[in-house]
Amino acid sequence: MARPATIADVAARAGVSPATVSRVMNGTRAVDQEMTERVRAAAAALDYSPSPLARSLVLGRTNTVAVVVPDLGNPTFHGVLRGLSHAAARNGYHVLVADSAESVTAELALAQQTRRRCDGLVLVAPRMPETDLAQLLRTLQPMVVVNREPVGEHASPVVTADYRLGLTELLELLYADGHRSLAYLAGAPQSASNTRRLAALEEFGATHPDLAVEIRPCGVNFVDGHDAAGPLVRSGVTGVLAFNDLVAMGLVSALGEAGVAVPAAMSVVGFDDIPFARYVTPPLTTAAVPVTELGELAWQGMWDLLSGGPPRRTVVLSPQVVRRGSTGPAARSRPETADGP
Amino acid sequence: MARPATIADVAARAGVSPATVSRVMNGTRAVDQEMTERVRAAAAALDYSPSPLARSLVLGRTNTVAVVVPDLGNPTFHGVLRGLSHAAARNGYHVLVADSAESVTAELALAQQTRRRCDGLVLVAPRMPETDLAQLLRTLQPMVVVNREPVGEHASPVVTADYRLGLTELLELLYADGHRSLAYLAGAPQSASNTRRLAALEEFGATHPDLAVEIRPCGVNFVDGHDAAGPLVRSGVTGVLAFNDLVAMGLVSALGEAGVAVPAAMSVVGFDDIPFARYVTPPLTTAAVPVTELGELAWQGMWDLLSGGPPRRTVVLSPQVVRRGSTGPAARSRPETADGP
DNA sequence: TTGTAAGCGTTATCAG
DNA sequence: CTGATAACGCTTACAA
Repeated sequence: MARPATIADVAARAGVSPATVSRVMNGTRAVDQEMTERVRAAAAALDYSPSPLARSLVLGRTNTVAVVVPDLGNPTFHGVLRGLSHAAARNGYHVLVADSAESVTAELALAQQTRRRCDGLVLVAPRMPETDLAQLLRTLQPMVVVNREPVGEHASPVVTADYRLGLTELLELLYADGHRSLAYLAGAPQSASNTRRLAALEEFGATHPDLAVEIRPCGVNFVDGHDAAGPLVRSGVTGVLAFNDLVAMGLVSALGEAGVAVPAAMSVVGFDDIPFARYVTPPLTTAAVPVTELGELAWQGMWDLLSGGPPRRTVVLSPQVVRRGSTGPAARSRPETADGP
Repeated sequence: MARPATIADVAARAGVSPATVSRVMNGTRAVDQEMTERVRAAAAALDYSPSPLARSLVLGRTNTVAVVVPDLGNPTFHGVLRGLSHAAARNGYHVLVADSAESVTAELALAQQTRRRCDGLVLVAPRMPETDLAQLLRTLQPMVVVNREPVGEHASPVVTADYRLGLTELLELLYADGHRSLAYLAGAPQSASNTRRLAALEEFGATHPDLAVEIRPCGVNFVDGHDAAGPLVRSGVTGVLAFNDLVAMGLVSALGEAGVAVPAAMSVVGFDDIPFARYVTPPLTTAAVPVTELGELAWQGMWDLLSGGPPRRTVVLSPQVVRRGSTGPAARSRPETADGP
């Protein structure tokens, strides 16, 4: 309630100059033993601690980084935030978090605003237009980009998972199980990771002419997957690659309601390996994205920058395919014949 | 990269005093039309925006609140953070998030540190010792406490869910289904919400002499629930109240592996209604804690305080019992006889 | 070793 | 309506 003690208060009580107090608090320079103790005592008595604000202003350093994510509700960003927050704390840094609430238009301004209160910015913005991103990259350094690779030259470390590789390995898994007719449930078209997945699809298709993969616009949430079930069953595919685990779980759930057995009649794979993927029924086959590690590496990149460290580098983490119960050998007959004679 | 423009730069370019620039930027006072435009032009040309740091120092206000949570990985705190972050943003406030990584010892220092960079503190610390909490309440105002009710006098709004009521209603649900022999899987003994649940147990037991509830130390995670299955089956109870959904899901999973049918042989209820509770098999009967709303209300309380507003108040949200597939009528025979003749 | 004073970038007071 | 000037609380030359 009472106004916090200032350096002047401590100085007065200890009978020394503010400069001396500062030197004692920071161990900047040697200070006479007896004076040091007087200052310590005074500081303790007044419950003094230096104002981070004032320090930041004069030092030009806040010991805080901004993290901008599209949606705090998404387990992926959530994991990144956690990894980052822990790693930053280990270096004495604080985290200012901003949630753009999926609003692509507000994201630019939000990033700029947030950045000004901090020493750096970690940006997770899978759907931000490339030109906006380029602008931020030019003006908001030091900056680290997570989960997308900006085009063109820039000075920022990039930390991302290899979505293309992940999807390729899922395709291989399904292909090896005999699936030759698949569907891909696409996420947001502009999203970076969706683009990478599509690239994987194209490449894999080119080298496997006997495989048919139809691409269906879908979404990123449970309900999107749920709603996709009907058309999918009618389409006669034997396996589905969902954009992410949420979509996959929605789909599996809807298939269950429709009496389509997973994986007997239809195989389903997700992406991300969110914490609950292993607990649904059947447990989800998916490509695990190491989100916590992503966050830790993002901090690592930021820390390098802040310490005026080594040249930028790009870190690409490989998703780990984990085979669980939602996939199996391709069904002999088409799913819609399940209720046939 | 270049040093950001300062108010002095803008003033020089526009041929006015810094004070005038400040007035234009803040609309604090009427400024001559022509001057205003000159300032605007200069500011735009130099890409100037006022330093939040300097403003904070002179205004004594950072437009930032600190949120301390025990674990960003927990869906509950996660939801609170999301609700809070959105609500704060609507009032132009930023959120500094600190994760104490479950370390009860570090929590006190963390809260103090974090608080100093902000205008207020939202504390989610279910296991912090009461004396520490009291100290923070005394020294770190304005402050809002989430999900526990501090003892004694204090000036802080409290926002919490009624864990006692929630568990009582779950008990009623099971009792109405004929269960007379139950087990409660306890969470962290020191935790505030665990204490409230125990109170519910005691009260309900007093008014229902024909009901037996055994209390078993357990934990708060999936594995804890999983590990609890064995002893539980042998104990012969017909229903289990898990500390939370995670524990319940672990238990259900282990019961499935052990061939104990849920809910036919054993009913299980969770607590919280985390996003995936409805998607597991069988879907979990649980008491839904409105976490997002908790976060929003926490901000509301903080905002009141920051605006020098009305007297403190305590908000208690009622969990909503949602009946799903993991509960049913009490089994006639004891579970361990499931494999009997 | 210690103190004095300037300055970090802004806003608010107070004359003009 | 505008411009000096003094804070805000701290660190850091520079001087003693």
